[in-house]
Amino acid sequence: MKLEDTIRSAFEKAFPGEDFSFVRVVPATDAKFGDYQCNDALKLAKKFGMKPRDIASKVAAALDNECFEKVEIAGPGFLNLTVGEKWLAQSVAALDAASECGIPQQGAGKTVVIDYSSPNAAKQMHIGHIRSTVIGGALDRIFRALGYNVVADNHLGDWGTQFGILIKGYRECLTQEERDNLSVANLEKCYVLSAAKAKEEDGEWKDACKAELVKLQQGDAENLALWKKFIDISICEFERMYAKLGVKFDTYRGESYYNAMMPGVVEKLLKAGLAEESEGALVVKLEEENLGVAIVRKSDGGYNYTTSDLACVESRVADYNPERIIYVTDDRQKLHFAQFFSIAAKMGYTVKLVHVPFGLMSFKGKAISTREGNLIKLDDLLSEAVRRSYEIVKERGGDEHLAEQIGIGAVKYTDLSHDPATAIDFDWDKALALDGNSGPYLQYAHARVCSLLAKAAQSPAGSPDDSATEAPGAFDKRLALQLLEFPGAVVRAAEAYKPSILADYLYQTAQVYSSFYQNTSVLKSPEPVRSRRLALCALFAKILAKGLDLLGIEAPERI
RNA sequence: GGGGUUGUAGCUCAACUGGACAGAGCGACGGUUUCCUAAACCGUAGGUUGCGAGUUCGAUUCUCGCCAGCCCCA
Repeated sequence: MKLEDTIRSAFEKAFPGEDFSFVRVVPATDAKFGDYQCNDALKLAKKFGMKPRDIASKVAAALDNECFEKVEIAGPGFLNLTVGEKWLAQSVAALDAASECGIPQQGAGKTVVIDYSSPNAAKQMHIGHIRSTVIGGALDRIFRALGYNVVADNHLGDWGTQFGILIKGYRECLTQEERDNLSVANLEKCYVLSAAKAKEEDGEWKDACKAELVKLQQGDAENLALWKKFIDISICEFERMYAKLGVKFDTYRGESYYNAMMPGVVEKLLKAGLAEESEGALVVKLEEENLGVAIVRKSDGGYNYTTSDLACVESRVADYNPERIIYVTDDRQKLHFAQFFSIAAKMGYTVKLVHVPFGLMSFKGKAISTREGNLIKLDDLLSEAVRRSYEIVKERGGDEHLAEQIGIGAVKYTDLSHDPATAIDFDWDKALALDGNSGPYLQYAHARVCSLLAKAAQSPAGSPDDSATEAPGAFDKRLALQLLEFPGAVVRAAEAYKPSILADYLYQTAQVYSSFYQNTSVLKSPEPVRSRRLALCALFAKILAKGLDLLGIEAPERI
């Protein structure tokens, strides 16, 4: 029986007829208090008109003591719980036997669309794209592990004025050879050249770009083919990055995918009486909710993000009927999402819409932009990460592949270990840290336990020793308790949309294991201690590998 | 001007959503390899949680007011 259920039923027995679903059992804040604690007797004092300590003792008296070795009431009314050896052994065995490392399949039968990464086509990805890609990728894996049917959708920036500039630039600023071997780098180059010319005084170039754009929008076959070519090349290049980062999308539905739906959306808004005319534009007023005014059609007839995002919801609901849609974007777009979520709700969409905003990445305190000249390409970052880790790996006889696993794991972990809301100022040394709270620390712990398990398989156990049947030591118990928290950490990470919660759990767990490893001997212990410890080690290895997998970080068996 | 967000050790961040003495990493200082991988482990130092009120048994967390930074909107 789960600990929380045990406590809840004790509450129910002590105070029949009340709802105790809010009651929580959490790990003790300090080992000296026991293993777990429940603080909820304190919350009931006012409601029941009783002293919190009296409530706690009533609950303690009603407690089915099978799980516990000790139950104490401390301080103002904390219920301190120390679990028994038998309960712990059974719980560890149950976790070991559970599928998916005990992660509850609470998403079974539900679909969730996760919209992440979403770079602009015809531009190279840079370090600013890491966050959405890596955080979104981790949420993707976490929700899948919880049993959800996940649709990972890459909402590419694949439409807009830049394509007029690009088409003109492609025709006039590139050599034939560059056109034949078109790459995103070439596209970027011709965009820069063309955009610069568009700023010239006479405006001739600018007009030409605009003409190309209009032709594209009207479906001109030649321009459409070029546009398609640009998109294909971009996706191909992005996928090269995604492969390195261990991210995979189910669909690439960019902005262009929703073009045809826009007039229909506006019509719906008008019909529903949500939109109104204002200075030639069509707007939805949300001032009552303190969300200002959202423009759904500009005075020149063009649409903007609010409209295309509404079209996107319509499309996703029709195609997938998702329980929720999660958007992973930077936090500058908070107002936009609040506006469009509000409008969607008013239009009658019941799908849960969630914005997961993350802090923008800066470099030396400045926003990342071409203008600042601090734009570090994602490809370069990853190469540098691999290069740096190879320097260290090769001394231990590791190869290029291992260097890749470690270097890229380090970059991803640095990002994932921070709360998404935190703005990160990019720093080479921090992003590529290989010690302390880092990806390699976790990988190292994993490699060590794997090596230990491999050795255990080769070396037979020693003879049983009667003197070794004493209770597990403090390190064993600490590790066991820590491992039991894994499913809960995954659930919490999903509920808060913060992979950092899982990252933090894994780091703590690796710390507990490292301490255990250092302070106890496993292989040389007499039976049955040896077997018991090996089982703990095996479970640790399994959980750490699973947890790293959910973060999209590889767990090599040797380092 | 309006709104949002952040402020925690020298630095970078946690703190399971209101719980016990605010914890880690880096950096500093000191210790541990005839022993399962030292990318590790153990210890010491380091704090008025931006400031000031309030709510209550209890506040880093909730409310209000200032201060500072960043972002968004007209």
